[in-house]
Amino acid sequence: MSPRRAAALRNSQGAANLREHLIATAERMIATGADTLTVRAVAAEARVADGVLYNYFADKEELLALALHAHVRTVEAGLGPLPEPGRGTLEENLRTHVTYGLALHRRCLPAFTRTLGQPKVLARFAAIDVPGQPWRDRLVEYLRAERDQGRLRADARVDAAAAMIVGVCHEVVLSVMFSVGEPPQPPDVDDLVTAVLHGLL
Amino acid sequence: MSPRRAAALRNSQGAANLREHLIATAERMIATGADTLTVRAVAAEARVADGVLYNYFADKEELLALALHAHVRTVEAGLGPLPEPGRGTLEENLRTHVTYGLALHRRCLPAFTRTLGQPKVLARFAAIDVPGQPWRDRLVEYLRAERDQGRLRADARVDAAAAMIVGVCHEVVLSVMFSVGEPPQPPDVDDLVTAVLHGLL
Amino acid sequence: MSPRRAAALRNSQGAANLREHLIATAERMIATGADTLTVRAVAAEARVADGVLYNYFADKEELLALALHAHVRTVEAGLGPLPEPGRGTLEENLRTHVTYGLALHRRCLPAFTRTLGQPKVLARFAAIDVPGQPWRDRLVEYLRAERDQGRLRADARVDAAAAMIVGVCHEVVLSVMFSVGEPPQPPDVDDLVTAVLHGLL
Amino acid sequence: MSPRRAAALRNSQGAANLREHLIATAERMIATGADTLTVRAVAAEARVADGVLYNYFADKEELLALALHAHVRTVEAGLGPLPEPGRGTLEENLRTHVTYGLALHRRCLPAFTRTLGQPKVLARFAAIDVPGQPWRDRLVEYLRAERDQGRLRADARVDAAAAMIVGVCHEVVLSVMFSVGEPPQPPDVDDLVTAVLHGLL
DNA sequence: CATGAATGAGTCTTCATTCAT
DNA sequence: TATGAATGAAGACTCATTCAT
Repeated sequence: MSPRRAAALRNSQGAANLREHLIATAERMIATGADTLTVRAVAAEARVADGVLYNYFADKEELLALALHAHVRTVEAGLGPLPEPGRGTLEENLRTHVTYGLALHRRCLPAFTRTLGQPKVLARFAAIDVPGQPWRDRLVEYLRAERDQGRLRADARVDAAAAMIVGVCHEVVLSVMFSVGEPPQPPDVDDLVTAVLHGLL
Repeated sequence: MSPRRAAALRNSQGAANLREHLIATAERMIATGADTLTVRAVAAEARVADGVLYNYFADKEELLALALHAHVRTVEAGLGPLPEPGRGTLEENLRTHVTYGLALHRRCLPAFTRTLGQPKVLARFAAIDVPGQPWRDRLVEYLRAERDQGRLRADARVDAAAAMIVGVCHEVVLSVMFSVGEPPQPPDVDDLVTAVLHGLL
Repeated sequence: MSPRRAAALRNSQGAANLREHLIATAERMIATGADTLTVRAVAAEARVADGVLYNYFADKEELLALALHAHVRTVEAGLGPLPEPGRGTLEENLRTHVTYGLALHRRCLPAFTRTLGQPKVLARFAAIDVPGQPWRDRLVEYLRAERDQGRLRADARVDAAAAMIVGVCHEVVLSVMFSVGEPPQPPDVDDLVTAVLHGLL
Repeated sequence: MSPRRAAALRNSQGAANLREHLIATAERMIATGADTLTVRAVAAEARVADGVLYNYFADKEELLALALHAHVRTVEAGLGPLPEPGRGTLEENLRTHVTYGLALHRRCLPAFTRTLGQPKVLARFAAIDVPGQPWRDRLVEYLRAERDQGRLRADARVDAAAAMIVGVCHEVVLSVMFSVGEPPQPPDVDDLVTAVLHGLL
C-alpha cells in the first residue's frame, strides 16, 4: 500500500512530485508579482495543505530561494541562443548579447527585489549551486574567444567590458523600478554596442 | 512653558530634536545592517518610548524612507569632489568618477536591498524630492561637456557610456552581496576607464 | 488525516467546534458583564491561542456581533411561550407579554450597551439575518388578531400600544442602568396592563 | 500678576473659564457625531494643550459625562414649554408632552450611545447630580395633577402611563439607530395620545 | 497655570511553524 | 505521508496620562 498522494497531484500528470509542484507554484507567484507570498498563500495556490511545505523544505525561505532559481532558469530557457565567437559580425553578436541580458534582467529583477529583501532568502539563494553557466560567464568567454581569434584588439579589457554590459542591464531595470512617474528612456542597444566597441575617444 | 524633552536627548548634544534623532538612529541601523528594523527596535536603539515615532512620521515606512535618504546624503558628503570638464586628463577624471560611483554604491546598496523590498518604503522614497543632482546626471553632464569641448570624439555615445559606468557600480556591489564564500574580484578601475575610452576594437 | 483539535475542546463535550466555542465564550463574557472584551481576553477565557479567532471570523467585531445574537437567542429560549390570541383573558395575555418583554430586555440590554457603542459591531449586528420573528412583531400581531376577533375595540391603536409596551421595557432597564444608588421601582405589570387596556380617561 | 490664560481664551469672551470651554467643546463634538472622541481630538478642537484637561477633570470620562449632561440641558432648553395642568385640552397637552419627549430623545440618544458604551463614563454620568427636574418627573407630576383635578379617572395608572410614554420615545430612536436600511415608520403622535387616553378596550 | 512632547501599556492582527489525526 | 486547525510570538499602531519647562 503506497502512501497517500497530495490531493493536488491525484488528478494531474503535470508534476512528478509535490516538491516540484510547490516550487513551480511559488515560482509562478513570484513571477506574476503576487503581492502575498505567505506560506498559506502558496499552499492555497498549490491546492495543498498548509503543512506539506515542511515535509520538503527546511522553511519558507528555502522554498522561495529555489523558486527564484527556477524562475531564472525558466526565463533563460525562453531567451534564444547566444552567438558563437568568430561567426557573424561583432556588432551583431554583441547586440545579441546585450539584448539577451536586457531581457533576462527585465524579467528577473522584479522577482529578485520582491524576495531578496529578506536576508534569509538571500542567504539560501546564494548557497544554491548553480548548474550550467550563467550569462555573465558566457559573455566573458565569448569576448575572450573573440580576442584570442584576433577580432578584438589584443589588449582589450574584456572583463571590464563584460562587467559594464552586465551592469547596464541591471541599471536599466533598476531605474525603471525606482522611477515614480513615467519610466526613463533606456539607452539604445546600438549605442551601447558602439560605445563598447569604439570607446569614447 | 515648554514641554519635556526626551530622556535620550537630555544628556546629549548630538541631536537637536527627536525627529532628527530618530532618523539618524534608523539611518545608523540601516547602514550597519541591523537585522531587525521593527518600530520597537528603532525606538529601543534610540532610547525612546515606543510610540514617539508616530508623533513625527505618518508611519514606519516614512521614517525608513527618510533614513534611507539621509544615508545616501551622508555617504555622498564623505566622497570628495567630482572633476570639472576640461581640466586634468580624461583618464584621471574618469577614474575619479568611477571610484566615486563604486564607493557610493558599495556603501548604499546594502541599505537599499534591506528596505526596498517593502513596496511602501519604495513608494515613499521615490516621492521624496531630492535636492541637488544625483551622481548619474553629473556624470552624463561631465561627458557631454568634454565632448562639446572636443576632448571626446564628436559621435561619442555618452549616454550609453554613462549607463554602463553606473551599471558596473551596481554590478560590483550586487555580485558581492550574492556571493556566498569569498567575494569575487571587482574589475580594476583602470581597466574600466581604458575600456570606456578606447573600446574593444 | 484530520488535523489536531484545540486543547480547550479535547476534554470537553460542550462545544462541537471551535467556532461555536468562541461564540459561546464571547456570549458568556458579554452576558456576565466582563469589563474587558479584548481579543486576548476572549481567547484566554476560551483557553485558546490568541490567533484562532481569525481562523473563523473576519475580525473582532464579527465575533462580538455573533455573540450578541447568540445571547439574544439564548435569552429568548429561556423565556416561555407567548399567548395565543382569543384564548384566556386579555389581562392575563398582556401580562404575559409584558413580563416576557421586561425579562427579555433586562437580560439583553446590558449586553447591548456594552457592545453597540462600537459602530462596527452595530453594523455587523444589523447585517445578521434574524431567523424567526422578534418579540416586537409578535406582540403587534397578537394585538391585531385580538382586535380582528372583536376582543379589542375596532379603532384600537394597536401599533401605538405595542410601541409603548416595547418602550417601557427599554425604559425600565435603562433607568436601572443609569441609577447610581438603589434602582428605582419599576412600574407594576398589572398597572401597565390596566393602563394599556382602559386608558387614562 | 495673574497666571497665564489659555491661548484659546485670550481673544475670546465666550467662555468664562477653561473648564466650561472644554465641556462646551466636548459637548459640541458629541452632539455633532464626531467619530473621534479622543483626548487629543477634544484638545485640538478646543485649541488648547493636550494636558489642560487634567487640571480640571479627573480623567477623560469625567469630561465626557459632564459634556453629556450639558448636551441634555442644551437640548431641553431649546424645546419649548410644557403644558400646565388644568389648562387647554388633555389631548393637546399630552400631544405636547409626547412631541417634547420624542424630540428630546431624538437629539440626545445618539450622543448617549456614543458615550455610554464606556462603563466609566456611565458611572460618572450617573453620579452627577441633576439640577432641575427631568422631563420624566414633570410628566408624572402633570398627570397626577390632572387626575387630582378630576380630568383623568380617579384610578388612572399615571405612573404606568408615564413609563410607557417615556419608553416609546426611547423605542422610536433606538429602532431608527438599529435599522440597517430605511428607518421604520415611527408611530403617530395622535395615535399614541389616543391609546394612552382611551385604552384598547 | 498652560504647554505639548514623551511615555508605554495595550490593541488588533498576521503568519511561520507544529502536530494530532 | 497529507491534512489543516491550533499555536503563539511577533508586528504596527493608538491614546490616555504625565511632567519638565
